Amino acid sequence: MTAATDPDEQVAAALTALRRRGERVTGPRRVVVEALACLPGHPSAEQVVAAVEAGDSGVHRATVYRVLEALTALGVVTHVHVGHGATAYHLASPTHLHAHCRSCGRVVDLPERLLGPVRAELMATHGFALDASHIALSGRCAACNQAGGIDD
Amino acid sequence: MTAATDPDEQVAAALTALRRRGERVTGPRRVVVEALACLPGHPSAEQVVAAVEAGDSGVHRATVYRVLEALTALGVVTHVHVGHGATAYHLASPTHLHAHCRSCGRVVDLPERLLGPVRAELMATHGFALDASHIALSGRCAACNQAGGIDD
DNA sequence: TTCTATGCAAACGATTTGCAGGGAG
DNA sequence: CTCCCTGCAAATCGTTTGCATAGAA
Repeated sequence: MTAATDPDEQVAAALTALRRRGERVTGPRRVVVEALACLPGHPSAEQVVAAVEAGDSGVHRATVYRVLEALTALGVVTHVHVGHGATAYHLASPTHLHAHCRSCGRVVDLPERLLGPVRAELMATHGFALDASHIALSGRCAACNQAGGIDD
Repeated sequence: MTAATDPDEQVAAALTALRRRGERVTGPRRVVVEALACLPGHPSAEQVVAAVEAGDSGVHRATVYRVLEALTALGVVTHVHVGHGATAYHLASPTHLHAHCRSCGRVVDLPERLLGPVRAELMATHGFALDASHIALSGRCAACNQAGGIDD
């Protein structure tokens, strides 16, 4: 369910998008994009840092944060706020929603249309423009729901 | 829209709930509960700290955090995760949803039923138990939507 | 060459923790 | 009287910033 494209393709697309906007394609940026393409699911900044430091590219912590910020501003990267947890990043892809299990911490992707009616109603009743993909819904996934336990 | 009850009543109810559960009602706890009852909207821990320090009760920062945590565990206090911003606290009241304007930062309350259908669908399709009130939906309120500007 | 991005280290804000004393029940 | 709660100070966590330099275009 995580974007059907393969990693290399995603990286190429992201870098191309960068160039098209007249942005510099540097080593660190490439490294971060590759990390995002390869890491499963929705990694936190810290996880990206870890992945980057694993490959001995010499890219610094602070740079990872700056790159994530820059790429987000450029629309190449998207981030989701995950309740109690750290912000999650991923390469921009067809918009989708996120749900976060407060027990196991996993983030699952959901089709955007799920909140379509809610967006419409919010706009009609409050003039509130909902950005549904920017935050993750909270709850417990099927597995954890059954297993019991508590968190968050 | 913030619970129709008056502050004193809310405080009394909260403290009673504490006692009923065999929990201690201490000075600091009272102070924090009063702050929550009086502060408008959905204050952050930091705002509660500020309010508490304003009244010269001598209650310490760390204590405010610990009290908020304890009362949350007891169900007397509820917190909402607000995207980019700090966690927001309020005295437990009939469940409702929250939406956060990423431009002006205001948190608005919404009726719980808004996400009823979504909860049902999530449960049916993914077995995911949605806790709709635990995170704030993100977007831009009517005013900011019109005024322009960007954030988050 | 020009100007932005990077590395490094230090600053930072928010939240948490260890410890010993104080107050609630 | 017994424990839990609290104050204090210091530690921790995640993230950001100032500055001089390296590197992309």
